[in-house]
Amino acid sequence: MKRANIQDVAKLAGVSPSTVSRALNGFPGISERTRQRVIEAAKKLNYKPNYRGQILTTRSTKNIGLLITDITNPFFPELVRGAEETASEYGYTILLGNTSESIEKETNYLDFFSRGPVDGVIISASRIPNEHIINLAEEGLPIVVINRILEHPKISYVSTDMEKGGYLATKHLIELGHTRIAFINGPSHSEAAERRFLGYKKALAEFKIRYNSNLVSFNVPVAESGHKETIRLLHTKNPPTAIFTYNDLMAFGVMKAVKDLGIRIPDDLSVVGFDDIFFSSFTDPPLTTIRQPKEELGKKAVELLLKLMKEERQGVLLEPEIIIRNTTTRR
Amino acid sequence: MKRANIQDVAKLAGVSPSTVSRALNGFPGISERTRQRVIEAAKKLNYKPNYRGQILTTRSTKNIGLLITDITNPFFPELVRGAEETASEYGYTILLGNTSESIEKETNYLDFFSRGPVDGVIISASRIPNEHIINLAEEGLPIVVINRILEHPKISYVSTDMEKGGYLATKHLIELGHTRIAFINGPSHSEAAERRFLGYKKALAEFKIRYNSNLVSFNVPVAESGHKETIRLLHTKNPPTAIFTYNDLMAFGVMKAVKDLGIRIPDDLSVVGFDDIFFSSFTDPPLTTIRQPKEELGKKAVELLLKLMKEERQGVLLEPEIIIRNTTTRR
DNA sequence: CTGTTAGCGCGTTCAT
DNA sequence: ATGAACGCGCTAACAG
Repeated sequence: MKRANIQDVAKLAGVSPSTVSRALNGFPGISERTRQRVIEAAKKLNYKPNYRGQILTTRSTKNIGLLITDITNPFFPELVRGAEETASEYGYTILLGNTSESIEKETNYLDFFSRGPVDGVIISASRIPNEHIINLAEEGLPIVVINRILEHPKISYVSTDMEKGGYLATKHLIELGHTRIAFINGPSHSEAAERRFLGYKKALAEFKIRYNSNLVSFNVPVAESGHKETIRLLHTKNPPTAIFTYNDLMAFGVMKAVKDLGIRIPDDLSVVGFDDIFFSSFTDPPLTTIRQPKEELGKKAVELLLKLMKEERQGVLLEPEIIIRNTTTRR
Repeated sequence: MKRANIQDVAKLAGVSPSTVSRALNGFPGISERTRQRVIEAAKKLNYKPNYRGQILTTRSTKNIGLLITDITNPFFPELVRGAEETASEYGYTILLGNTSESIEKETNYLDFFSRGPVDGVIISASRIPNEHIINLAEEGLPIVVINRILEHPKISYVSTDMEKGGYLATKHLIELGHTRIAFINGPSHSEAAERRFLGYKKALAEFKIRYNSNLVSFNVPVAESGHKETIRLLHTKNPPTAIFTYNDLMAFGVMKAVKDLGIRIPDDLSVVGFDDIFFSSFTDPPLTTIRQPKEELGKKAVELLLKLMKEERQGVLLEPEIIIRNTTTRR
């Protein structure tokens, strides 16, 4: 049994295809009687308007492309959910691209998205160069970037205020009496890492603590890096009394290393993470961290994209928040 | 500057649209010279075939719909990644539907998917009734279900062998000398919960331990349930010496409750989870659990779907594996 | 209020 | 080897 199309319904209801379209899409200027007749015929044939024909004429897919680097990175699921729920409220569906940190896949996805399967794109991936994004935007594809501050008349962005996040973490440690504060940072090519670093230095300067480059390193943002770097730091002649990490995963690595070394947290060493992923409240002890409003980032990105489709461009910065748990204490 | 279409390229290259199509899609029966001319013209105009027109004629979207309940449930990201990577290998893109456990959203997504935006659907969501899935399959939509054993000539499935998982966990505890083994199970309406329960009882029977219904409960599968249920269990007159939970999240809840009560794991109480999510190796102590091959489930589902599109139907069961860490010990 | 016509952008005949 | 004509399924514009 073949799927019924608009013509089949038209024939059965004894009207023309356009009348069927009008009836089913709730347009005015049609008698209630024929509308009912059409609806009945449609139901009888189990008719569903074909998406492929529909998007060709209406020029809208009601889809949004969402590009992320890695869904198994616990930062993303909440972001995706925020985006998905908001999109769904407005009748849109999310088309998810997981790029596995591969710049080639990112490019492929973007080219695919630019060929028409979506009405707009949200990018929360770090490798793709701004120029490429700008090119596509100038070709007419609505684009919103997440956690990247990109000032361009055709592009909107929403980002956590990373600098403020770095500042908050460092200031918290300083106020607890720490002065030797290590920063196990993320990749040096990342804008987020750079901005958090700025905040770190700003807090140091504000409290007149001399910046010491030996306490700062740039790393792949995984737990293992936190582990390795902690062991190195704690074996220097003048080890830090506090460690601030680029993300929570790396803080877990720190905590694991410390446990191996028989050092106690927070008594011997204070630790502050970044992101506040779900599991951070379950560690032992629970992790003090800087919360990114992840769900809000996804939600806001969708809203900005919808606005951008109506030519309203905007850039917004979201506030991070320090979540004080039990990995930090007075020196 | 408007986006170029096939006609623009044809005009610039001085040929007809059909020749452009042939040239760009690598068809034979065209002179190398004109092919080059077309390719050049296309490049000059930055031509990309329009997806919306393309799918209408080719009748293939190269998209796969993937329906899951909640991306923030740590079980799903790895599954999604497995699916995404495999799909991408075959030139397909994943269209993700996150249903937030809402049956209405599941239905909406499925109806949407059945209208043509995808070539097939993978369902890893528990609320939707089998009948609805069967209806869509019989209308011609290729469907693969995950973790649901659905025998139907038009539907393929891939599932972890849940019964074996429940059996493995229980047997492990029995062999450590435990006889009062509680099972904090998931929702009673879930097929997965039911099958794990079967395995639990099978192990008990095999070792001639009397089944005690007071030690079994059905719960919403979140950490909080594990917490609450543990407190209840430990306050009974004859408390269990071991607890098996429906998933790792619930095991975390158990561990938290136990810590609050001043009881030690594994010395006073053994705990086994289910899933082996990423964080389970980071808990204190690291969690003993039953591993589901999550990435493999996603990968296999895509492969099955591709086969199903060629009319090859199949059902496959994947082996769970017990991961023994430090929350279980001899009684 | 309703039907006819045209066109979205492509791939695919069928001629030549 | 190439071009003309057609159709995928739908909605929008125009007539009546």
